[in-house]
Parts: sequence; C-alpha cells; structure tokens
Amino acid sequence: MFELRELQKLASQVYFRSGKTIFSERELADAVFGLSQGVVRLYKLLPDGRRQVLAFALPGDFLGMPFAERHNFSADAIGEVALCRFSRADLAEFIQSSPNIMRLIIEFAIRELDKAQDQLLLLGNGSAEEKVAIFLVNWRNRLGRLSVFSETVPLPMRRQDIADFLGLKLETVSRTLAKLEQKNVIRIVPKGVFLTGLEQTLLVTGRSYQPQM
Amino acid sequence: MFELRELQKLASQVYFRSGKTIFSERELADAVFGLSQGVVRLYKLLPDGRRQVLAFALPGDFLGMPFAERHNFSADAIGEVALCRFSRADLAEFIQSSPNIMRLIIEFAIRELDKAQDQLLLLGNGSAEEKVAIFLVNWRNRLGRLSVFSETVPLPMRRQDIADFLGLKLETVSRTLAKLEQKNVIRIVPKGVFLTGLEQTLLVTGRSYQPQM
DNA sequence: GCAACTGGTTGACTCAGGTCAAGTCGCATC
DNA sequence: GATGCGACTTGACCTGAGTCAACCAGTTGC
Repeated sequence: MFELRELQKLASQVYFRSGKTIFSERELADAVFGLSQGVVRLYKLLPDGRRQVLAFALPGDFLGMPFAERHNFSADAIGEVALCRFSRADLAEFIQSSPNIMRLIIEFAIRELDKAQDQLLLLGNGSAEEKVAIFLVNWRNRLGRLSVFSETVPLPMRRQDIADFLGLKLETVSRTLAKLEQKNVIRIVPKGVFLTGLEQTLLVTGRSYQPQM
Repeated sequence: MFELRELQKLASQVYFRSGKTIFSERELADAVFGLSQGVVRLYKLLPDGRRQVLAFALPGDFLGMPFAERHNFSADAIGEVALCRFSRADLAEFIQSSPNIMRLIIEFAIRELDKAQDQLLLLGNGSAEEKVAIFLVNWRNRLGRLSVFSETVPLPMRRQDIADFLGLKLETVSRTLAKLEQKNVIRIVPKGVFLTGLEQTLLVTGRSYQPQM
C-alpha cells in the first residue's frame, strides 16, 4: 500500500538493550512504535507489585495506540530490540489525511481486542496445563508466520514472564513444562522447547481457543 | 455532534425478550447495535461448554464492531432489551464519509481494549474476594454514571453469569457474597446488593484495578 | 392448593495450584 | 578454576477454590 511507504519516512530507528523499559503505563504517549527486531513484553502492574503480562510483541507488531492520550500499559525489551519510532504529532497529521490508514488502524484495534478476549477465555477457564500448552502452540505459530522456523521453538522470555502472562506462578509453569515433557509432547532445551505432537493433545482434550495470539 | 444525529436516522429499533440471543460468535456481522434499554451479556464459548462472559453491556454501549467481518463473541439479552440496529452497509457508507466518526470509532475500540486488559489483570491476579468486590464496585459506578442511582444496586444477571465473568464457579460467587455480607461491607437483597463501605475495603487491601468497567 | 422448576445457598470433602525452602545449572567475572 | 549470581527446578506442605450433593425460596402452571 502506497501510504505505508510514506509512513516509513516519518520513522526514526531506536534501540533498547535487554530489560530496558520502552515506555510505562500512564505515561504521555508522545510516540508509538513499530517493532522491527526482538521481543517486547507488554504488561500492567498493580500497586502491590503483582503483574499481568498482556502480550509478547514480535517484529511487525505495533506498540501503543495512535489516538490514545497515554499508554495504558508498560513495555520493555526482552533481549536487544530495534524499533521504528513515530512521533505522535507527525502521525496524527499523517493519519488525518488518509481514510485508508484510519481503516487499517480500526482493523488493527479490532484484532487486538479479539486477541485480548481470547486471552480472557484462556485465563478464566484454562487449567495450568491448557494454559501452558496453548501458549506454546500459539507462540510457535506466531514465530512460524515470521518464518523464524526452527525446529526448536525459542523462548526468550523468563519463566516469570510466562507465569505472569498466564496467571500462574513460575513454579507452576516450570512443573507444567516438566509434566508435558513427561508426556512426550515437548522437549525442554536451553532457552526454548521442542514441540512434538502438542497440538494433537489440544485437539484430543477438546479445546480450541482459536490458535492465534 | 452533528454526525451522530444523522446516524440516528439510519437506525431501526429492535426488541428482544429475556434470554434471547441477539447474535452469535462467528456469525456474519450484517449489523451492529447500540443498546438503548436493558442489559446484555457478551460472551465466548468453548466447544466443551465452558463460557467466558466478556462484559455486561448497559444502555449507551455498542455491541459489535463496525469493520469486523464477523462477530467475535455472542450476545444475549438479560431481561427485556431494546436496541438500535444499524445495517452494516448503511453504516460503512456513512462512516467512510466522515473522518470524525472514524476517529470516534478508533477511540471507542481503544477504550474497549483497555477495559479488556484491565479485566485480564483482574482474572490473572485477583482472589475470589477481590474479583467479586471489584465487580460490584465497577458495576455500581457504571450504573451511577447512567444515573440509575438507587441505593441498592440491582444485579439483573444470574450468579452463573457473574461467575463466568470473573473466572469463578457460581458456588464461589455465592459464598464470596455471603462472606462480604458477614464483613458488613454489603447487604444481599433480592435481585441486588446494597453497598456499604466496599470501596474502603478495596483501598485498605491496596488494590486499585482502575475502577471502571 | 400443590407439583415442578429455576435460581440461589450451604455444607463436607477434594485437589490443583500456591507457598516456602532447598537445590542445581549455566555463565559471567576475577 | 573458584566464586558469585540469576534463572530454573524440585520437593514437602498448605489452602483457596472447585466438586458434589442436599436444601431452600420464589414462580409458574395445573
């Protein structure tokens, strides 16, 4: 699409080292970002320190919403990260000029909403095993779509991140992975897993939370 | 806003009796609705019958997203319901003509996304008591904003609906309400509750999941 | 009035997942 | 190659919420 080319011109590249915060919840959203390299964790915090990871962003994903006054979640880098930064002012001007872009943004927001709702379904109804299994399959599929298609699926995030994403404790994530390995549907390797027949398990158990993240 | 008046002309009023389904997940979204009277439950189902209630819609809320091909959740009436029905074709045409409306839709979608993310935070990290307490306070606040401001807060939905909304079982909801009554922060009355010092409880316990639903 | 239902409550018991506390493994750094 | 550290695993135990079942209160229909 023509407009997207134009949009590129507005971007400036920025880089973040592992663990650095890109932006924080409630902060004024003076820019939004397109992720070009690496993985980003999006999350909300409670005053007492409890955390909910909302999503893991991959290259191609957007961080932050145009038209949102303030960020409503925090984002930080998992490993080294490269981003395209769009200043809010530039972006607003650009968007106003193009109904096509408007429409893309709406469709993007709808997709995000749908993903959040699928996640609600999973958090509200899933057992630990279902949660972990579905997380792994979805993650693999997303990486697959980016053709980061290695046999062994990398898991750059920490166990704690997965736990906070799934509403579990890190010990439970660890134990559940061990259980899945026992069942011979995965193999745990350093910094990743190797999936063998996990989706079959999901089908058999009768769940299908719409494999997409 | 001028455009909103115009929009009214496109609407046709429709009515649903208690329990009736307005639309179902995956169904072609040939129309979207504005809720004018009553309460609607929005939910997703799993093949094995488990259900996640995503939200309870109140008058003024929109059901269904313009630009979404298909509904990505189901909706049915809790009690008698009156809706403004907008056909997809009419609406699309109307929207294209007005960037103002586009912008409103984007902002609406962003708000919905934010609400869904707050709900993720609650489902992932809350105890049964927190979930129920926060649900009651949020519900009261929403009704308050509609100036349906009675001292006793009506709860037109069933315990099962609340349970499916909060990722609990109906017995747990029932017990938790009983416990809150014991603590003298609510009083249970037929088809509703009476809140007395519940928000204080929330502040004391240190949680503030952004009181809004 | 009484039967049949539906929605809600309550009790007794179970168990998945949380908690706490040792370990282990990998990997920097000196 | 010792040492320290952060990420992860594993075990023993505990508990909050789920399960199963009985019971109660309104409502509807005959």
